Amino acid sequence: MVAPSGQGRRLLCSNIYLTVRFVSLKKGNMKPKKQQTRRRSKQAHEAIIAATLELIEEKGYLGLSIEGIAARAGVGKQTIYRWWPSKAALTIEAYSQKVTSTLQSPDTGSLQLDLEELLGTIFTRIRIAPTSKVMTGLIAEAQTAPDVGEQFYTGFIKKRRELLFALIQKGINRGEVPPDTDMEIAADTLFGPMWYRLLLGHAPLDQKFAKKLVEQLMVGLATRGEETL
Amino acid sequence: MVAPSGQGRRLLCSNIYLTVRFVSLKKGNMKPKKQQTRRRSKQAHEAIIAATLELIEEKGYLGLSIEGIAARAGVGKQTIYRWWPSKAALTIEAYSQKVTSTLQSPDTGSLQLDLEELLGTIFTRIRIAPTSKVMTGLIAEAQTAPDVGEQFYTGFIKKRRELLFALIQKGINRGEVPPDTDMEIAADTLFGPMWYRLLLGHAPLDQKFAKKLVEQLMVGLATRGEETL
Amino acid sequence: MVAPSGQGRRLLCSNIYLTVRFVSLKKGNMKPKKQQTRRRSKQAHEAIIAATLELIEEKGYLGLSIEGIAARAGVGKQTIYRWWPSKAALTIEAYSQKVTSTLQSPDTGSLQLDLEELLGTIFTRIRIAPTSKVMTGLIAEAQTAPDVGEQFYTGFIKKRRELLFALIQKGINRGEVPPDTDMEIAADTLFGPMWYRLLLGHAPLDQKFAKKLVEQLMVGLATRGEETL
Amino acid sequence: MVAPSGQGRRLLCSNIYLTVRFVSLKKGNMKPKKQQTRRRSKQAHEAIIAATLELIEEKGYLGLSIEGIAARAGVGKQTIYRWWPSKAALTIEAYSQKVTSTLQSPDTGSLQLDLEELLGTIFTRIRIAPTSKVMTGLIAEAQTAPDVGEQFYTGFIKKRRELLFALIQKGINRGEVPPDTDMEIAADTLFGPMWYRLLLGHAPLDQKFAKKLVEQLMVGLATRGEETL
DNA sequence: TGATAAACGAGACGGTACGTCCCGTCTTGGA
DNA sequence: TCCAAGACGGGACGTACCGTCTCGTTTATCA
Repeated sequence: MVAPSGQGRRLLCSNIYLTVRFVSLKKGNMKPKKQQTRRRSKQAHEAIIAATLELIEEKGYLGLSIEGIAARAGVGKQTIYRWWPSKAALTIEAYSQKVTSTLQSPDTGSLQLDLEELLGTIFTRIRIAPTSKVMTGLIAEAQTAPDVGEQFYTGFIKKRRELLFALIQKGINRGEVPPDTDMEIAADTLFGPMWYRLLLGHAPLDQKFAKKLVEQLMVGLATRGEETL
Repeated sequence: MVAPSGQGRRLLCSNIYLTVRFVSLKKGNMKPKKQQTRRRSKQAHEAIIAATLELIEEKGYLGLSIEGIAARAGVGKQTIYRWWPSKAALTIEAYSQKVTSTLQSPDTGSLQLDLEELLGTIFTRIRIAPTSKVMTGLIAEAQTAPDVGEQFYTGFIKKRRELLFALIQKGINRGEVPPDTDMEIAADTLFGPMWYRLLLGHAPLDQKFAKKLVEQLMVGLATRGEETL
Repeated sequence: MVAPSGQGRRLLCSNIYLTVRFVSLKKGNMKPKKQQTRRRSKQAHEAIIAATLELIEEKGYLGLSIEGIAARAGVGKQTIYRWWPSKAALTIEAYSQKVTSTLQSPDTGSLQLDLEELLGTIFTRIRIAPTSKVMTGLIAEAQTAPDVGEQFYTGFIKKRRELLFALIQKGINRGEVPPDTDMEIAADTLFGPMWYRLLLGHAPLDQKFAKKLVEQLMVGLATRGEETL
Repeated sequence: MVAPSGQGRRLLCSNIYLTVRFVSLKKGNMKPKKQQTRRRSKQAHEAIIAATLELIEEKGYLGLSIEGIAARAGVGKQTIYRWWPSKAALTIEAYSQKVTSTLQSPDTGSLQLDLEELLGTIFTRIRIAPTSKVMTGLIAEAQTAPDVGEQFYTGFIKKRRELLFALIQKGINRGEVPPDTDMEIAADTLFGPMWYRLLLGHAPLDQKFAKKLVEQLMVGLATRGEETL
């Protein structure tokens, strides 16, 4: 019978509790070992994330303020500043939790269909009301604060690109596209127009557009091999 | 002894200043005649535009403030608010004057080469230091203020797209691409990846990239015609 | 014939307007003359002073905060910071308006009685609830901020001392005390014990104490003359 | 069956800690019987007092903060709050240790000379840089927190007054002043002006001033007796 | 002499207020 | 009528401390 968690093992012997803690015996044991102190409060953390999402929904990313989040979460401002350097970083965490996690890799057996499905899903998700504004707000801030850019890239962009790379790799394995396909450019070709339309709003992010982009890419990739001859 | 400044003549007569203003004597003189009043000051206008450009250069678009512009230009804040609805509008005017005006249409005789030259030139210009940040700042604000979006589109985006359309049209006329080519999608395919790289900075906006994009587009367009058969 | 200020006189002489402005001729006349701009708002000023007095009454000097005053007065914080460097300065203005203005010089014909009356009145006023705490609060801040000290001295202390000096001078004129009386020390001898009791609260500020202090001072002054012999 | 947290026995078995906790079985089992445990740390106490004195020297009483003291002393904030109710109490302890202890009673054989020496010594000590500010800071806080007032009075004021009383008593015994001399008022007359000048800084706390005050007091006391006749 | 509970260092927490920066509007007097 | 100057009510910034509250880790009694 083993008790879980933190403190060691707890064994119930009739009416006596034994808390057994194994102390490591290694030589390097005696090092100064920075003292353990009070840990980050999970409650506060969650309340802050929740308040952030709520307020973005209500007022948009631009209307977001640390002060407002603190008030809504019932938290001191310092508690926010302690853990996040900026409202951008906070937003990224709040959103990456919410948005990207559930994105799945399609598997139709055909690269073209896979790509269409992936792009279609992403289009559908990203054009939902507050999301698009959050994205553009973050992008704008990323221009000024380089760390925001990095976090945004790793939090949102990278995952999508890697999903894409995996699909293309499968296509290469199946012989649908040449093995020396430049995946980076492929990604830019598919996602670039998406952001472009999202940001400028001059044309819709619909399934038709997704299909067109994929089609054009596929032709480009296929032909590229021949041209090299 | 003549007092300097302003309008009319100032004469010092012992201890009395007389400001004498000669009123034009022409025929229509005395009638009610809606009074002509002071017009927009060209000086102020120019000082404001200049200060805006300077401050963007110094502090970036995000660090820009109406208050700062007014102070730098030696102008009252009201004078700015009188003529521009927002710092975005002001920035757009300041930049469109500076950036787009000089963009020229290439004419090599070949659509592919034309496109490569056009895209290359645009890449070169847009990646210069403050410009890219201005663009992304404006894009971000455009998400919140719809009028900014419109002005940005007509001020910066539209011209480039129209230049592109003209080139493609020439290509169609020459028979290089099918006559039913979807130019909108072509534009999104070329400019989208540019903005994408510009905003995220994950890869450079170089000539090689321009060439690749054009190549892919050309293949796509060419093949599309065949497919329809 | 005096012209009303501002615009000067305008005379229509057939078709010529003459704007005649009378200018004073004193030597320093030609200086650049800083442009007139929007003046301090009397309303805001008064609201701030009133709010300060209210809040001191409610929460004491220590409980006073710029933020609170601004909120109560319905005024931006900046408006306060624009005109007063600290809550001490603000308090001094608010109180000096309220407290010192009405203090009158007694005139009984006898220095001893005059002094008793003056000191008695001051005692009565200063021991009223919030006043004493305001005074001590200001004194404490004066130790850190030298300008507060100066303002406090000129706003509160000086006037009382000067009243005292005037009374003593009349006593000298009447021959009640020697003409070379050291008034500074006399003032310290009367007011010092007052502040001491006020601040420490170990004994009351009553009429009996006032009488004692005056009595002792009078004897000291009288005898001093003789001793010198 | 849940074990109550917190108590139990800890046994070190080679490299294993066993915390064995007996769960009470009988009703009136382990009577309350407060166990003696770890006492106040002398080290921490001293470090805190030292840090307090240092920081007062550096930043003045107003610039003092519990947080700062804790950091400087290398001590947790709680350790300070455990032993002192406020920074005032802490300061009083720190200073009373440093200041008052060494004050000695003069004994010249003459009351007047004794008083001059006592007052002169006190003047010299109290006008040293941070001390005066500490005193006024404490006085100010005393107005708000009554316990601070008491502590301040017993810690600083009382001792000096008692020294004075003892000297006067000796003077009475020697017949230098009448036996019904009001010592309280005498103390207020000597120390009041001192605090007054200290707090307002309008005149120096020098030996001349001490001499004057004593002189005046002596005359006042002497004459008072006669007047009563 | 060994366990144990209070004291300890560290510092996170919900708060209050600070003094600053700008916002967009309003007011003044000069041109 | 426009302009510069800048005061105004307001909102948010990021910082400094407040006094309370966990965390494990000592360490001084007393069983």
